[in-house]
Amino acid sequence: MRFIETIRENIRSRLVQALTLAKDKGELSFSEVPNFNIEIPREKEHGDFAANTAMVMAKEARMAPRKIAEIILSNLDTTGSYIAAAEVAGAGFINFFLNTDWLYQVPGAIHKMGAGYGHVDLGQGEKVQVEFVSANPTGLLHMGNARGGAIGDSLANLLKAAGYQVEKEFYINDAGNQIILLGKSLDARFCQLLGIDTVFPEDGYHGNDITATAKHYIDEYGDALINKPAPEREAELCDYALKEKLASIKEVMGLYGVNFDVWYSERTLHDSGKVRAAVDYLLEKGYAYEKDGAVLLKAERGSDSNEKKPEKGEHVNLEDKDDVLVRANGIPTYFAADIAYHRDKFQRGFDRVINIWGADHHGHVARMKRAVSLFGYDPDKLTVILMQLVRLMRDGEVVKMSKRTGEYVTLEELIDDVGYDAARYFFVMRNPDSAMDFDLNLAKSKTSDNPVFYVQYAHARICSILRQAQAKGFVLPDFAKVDYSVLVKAEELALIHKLAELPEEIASAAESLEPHRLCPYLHDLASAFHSFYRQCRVVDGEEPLRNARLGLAKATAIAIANGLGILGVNAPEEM
RNA sequence: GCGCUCAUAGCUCAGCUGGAUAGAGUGUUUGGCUACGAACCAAAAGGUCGCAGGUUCGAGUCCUGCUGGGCGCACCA
Repeated sequence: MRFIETIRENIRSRLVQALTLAKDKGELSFSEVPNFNIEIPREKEHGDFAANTAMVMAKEARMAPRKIAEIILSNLDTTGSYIAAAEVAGAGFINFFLNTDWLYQVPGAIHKMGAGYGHVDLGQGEKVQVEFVSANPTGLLHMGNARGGAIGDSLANLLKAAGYQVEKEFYINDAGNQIILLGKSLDARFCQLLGIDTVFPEDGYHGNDITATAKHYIDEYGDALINKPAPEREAELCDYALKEKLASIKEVMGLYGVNFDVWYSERTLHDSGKVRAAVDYLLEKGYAYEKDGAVLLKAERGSDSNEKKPEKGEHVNLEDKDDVLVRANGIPTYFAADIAYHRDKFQRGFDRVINIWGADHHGHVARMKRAVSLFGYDPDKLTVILMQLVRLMRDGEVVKMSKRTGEYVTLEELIDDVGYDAARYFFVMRNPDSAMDFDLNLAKSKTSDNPVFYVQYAHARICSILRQAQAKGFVLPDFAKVDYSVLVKAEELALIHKLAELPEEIASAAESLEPHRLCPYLHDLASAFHSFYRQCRVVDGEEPLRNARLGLAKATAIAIANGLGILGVNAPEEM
């Protein structure tokens, strides 16, 4: 039930009606009804809604906006609507003031819908895939994964609430050079643990977790593997590590409240021939060509050769460069696998594919979209949300994080330090576009500065109030059927109004793929409740008012729980 | 050098497709618990929205240039 949207559309159609009437009477001249906005003004004195109709048509109508607004108003029929007054204001706005009748349906409706309140049908069952985290199984989960996990999971929840059919996917990078390197690193640790002096690979993974994995293997299978040739040892250890790493990633993601629907292995892309098939397709279509045994994807501008191999660090314009799909040694690149992966996503029937990537991959976006279009899919159906990197701060200094050096704070440690709810809320509340600093000292201090507590506190308070009411022997009525029109104080009406906005907040956040927009809303909602609570006695008082206020409080708890639920944050009954 | 991105209160950040007097939190100052949870409420102070142009009825928001951060430019992933 979109209360506000319904009223907005009602006002819109009445305005259009007024315009047409004015045109028929010859008071206004225009060819087509203009595209105008009806927005909710920031200032209360400007009414509940404001239309810019007169301003946008001033030029064509060759008339002052205020004059046009006057004409529209004189033709406006407000009978049978919630409109109590309408007036011309400012540069030519038409401001609408509603009577409060519409508010009284809201709390009852919320009780009727319960956990479904706030949900809208924007997506109409459209199939969407959200792929996120997709952390390399060569190390532990870090802050970047934490940010991606919070954003991705909330986005998936948000889209579900907005009527989309959503699948959450984790892409397992279990192939390629890094996996070979993982094997070498493991083998070196394995040998070292068995007392054999071994040189650790220069670019190897230095993390303690790699040593731990090697040790686990020895604990489980002994040292027999040492007699096998190195490549065999590396492969065996690598398989073992992948299994262990993946189990650990799943476990920590679970602790973080993120449960993926699909874990998609890069290896299966290669083994099933999908990578080869994608490359062959591009060759057949003439989008790619062979050179010295390698396969290259032609650059967008159509250059068909790469005479000069760019050296590392040399500055090359990406658009002019042909991308390598298969190396001269016959091994496909990450890019080729990723192309095949995205082709596969669309072949699986998703109407829309959303990826959440770290900003360090932004150079990859344009060519991936192009690749999608080469396979005949609409590149606009692929959306890549880039999130800027997380900088970890300790004692005012940046903590360098690197899998290479093995020095980083893990997601698991973070959850231990700051708690599940704070971690989730902290990461999702920020716009992905901006780089964020995560202050470890602040996080570890466990102060209640975190805004998530403010919202949760409101929920816990309401639960407490309801417990109080029952303890005092009041029988709670069916809140869906209570008469809420006894609520007339400003704080009560403001709270109901805020409650009515939830569906719009979900709709607009889903439309722009920005779950973080729910955070300021939830804060405002909690604030409206706290003000109401300060001003109005809830539990005592006379029967009709008491039930209405209890129902209003409970409706607020429902809305908060639904909103927090989308963000993956708990709504505690006590805290 | 080319490209992406960011710049809003002392600090951390919102600001929805351009709308009227730019908002929260935190910090500072000041009031409020012998009534339902003070992890709360009420109020004050705090701004040339990085700089300069442009587009129009109207710009924090769109365009151009500049300054300053972050990131990317491999037969790595």
